[in-house]
Amino acid sequence: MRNAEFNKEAVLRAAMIAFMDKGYAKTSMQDLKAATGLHPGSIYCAFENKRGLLLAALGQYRADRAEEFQHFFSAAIPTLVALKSYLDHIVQECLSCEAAQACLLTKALNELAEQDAQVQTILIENLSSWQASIAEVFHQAIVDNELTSKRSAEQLSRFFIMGVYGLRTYAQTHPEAEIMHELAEQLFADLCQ
Amino acid sequence: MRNAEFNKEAVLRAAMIAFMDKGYAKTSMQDLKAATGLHPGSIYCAFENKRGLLLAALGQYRADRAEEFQHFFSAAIPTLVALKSYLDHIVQECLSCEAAQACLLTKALNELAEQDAQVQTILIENLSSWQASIAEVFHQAIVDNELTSKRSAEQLSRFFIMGVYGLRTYAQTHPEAEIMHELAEQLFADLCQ
DNA sequence: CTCTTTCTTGAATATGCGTTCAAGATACTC
DNA sequence: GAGTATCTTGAACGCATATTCAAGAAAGAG
Repeated sequence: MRNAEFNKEAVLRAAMIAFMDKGYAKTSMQDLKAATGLHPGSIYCAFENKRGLLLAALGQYRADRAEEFQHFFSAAIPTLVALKSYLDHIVQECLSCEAAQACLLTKALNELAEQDAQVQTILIENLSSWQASIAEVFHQAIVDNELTSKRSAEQLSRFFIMGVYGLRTYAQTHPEAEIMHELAEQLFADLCQ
Repeated sequence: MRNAEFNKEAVLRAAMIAFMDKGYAKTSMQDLKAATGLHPGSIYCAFENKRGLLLAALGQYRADRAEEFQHFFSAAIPTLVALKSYLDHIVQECLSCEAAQACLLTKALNELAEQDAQVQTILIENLSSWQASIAEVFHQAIVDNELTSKRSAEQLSRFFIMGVYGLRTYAQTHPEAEIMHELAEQLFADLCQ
């Protein structure tokens, strides 16, 4: 017997960053070897192939994002305050210069969804579960009388997510802190009526 | 002497669609040959290489989009009415099943901007000029007293464009007419106060 | 009609890619 | 400590790709 030497989570996070940096197609096995420290053979043994590594990385990404979400909404603070700091956090992420500035889900959605039905299914499932979590947040805000809107929690969650998608793309053309924060504040204001 | 046989505009539009369909990296020269009807040699003679064809296609895309824009805003109708029908047109485009449902600019932005500085510059220039056109529209609406907002025309134009980016991405996960139209109407309502 | 210039063709080239596999290394079991 | 099962290694393979180029085709000039 012999156990695997590498740390699976660390490898998947490194792969995530590599895929976000160059996109799936342009990330070669050499890039992945350099990023993860794993030789091609090990990658094929552990994940079957390059696409398998992407799928595993998507799973890790989902888990990491879910944990991040919990961190913002588990504290005992007003729901809308938590939502605003969550949005600000996303803006900060867009403005950072790291490769992780992108969202792996939307990046993969743009590059692969139309060509790979399984990837598309996974991405839609992930993004839908994110939307459901955001809808719960709005529902809580309504129940707590923090928010009185003509729009339902579901409508608000859709608009919020559309806004975040828009912010992410906008940051790629004008990554200026002032403009990005202004957009985020307009979005938040419109959501809170 | 001998003139070229192919129609340059038609070739560039075919290339545009091919690139939108599969993305830049996954579109092979064989795909481009099939799409444009031009043999590899001709493509290299006319556009230098695959990247040159993309750059030329981006130029054609810009021209086509500018013409489309003129079509919506040159008629003698209230500015906000024109803007709403322009937005509805974009939603329709997102919902269509054709390969042209995507926006070549945002698709290239996602795939190439981080890796190719020249492409990035061209894309930012194109998208900025689009934003400037939208800002003019809002300025006109304000001047004509169609719209009274605390926000400037520039702020409104940025929010509008962020919204369109968001709609485009959202359509890739939930391409349902009802939801898309609802989002567009929420966006438009928020812009008009 | 003929010559010349230019465009078109598609097979050939070289490169880089994802993938495989057999040899070597390592850690656990008894 | 020997044996064994599993993991790791990296060179080798076949394939697909972007690009080139020399031969052939076509259109205009005189």
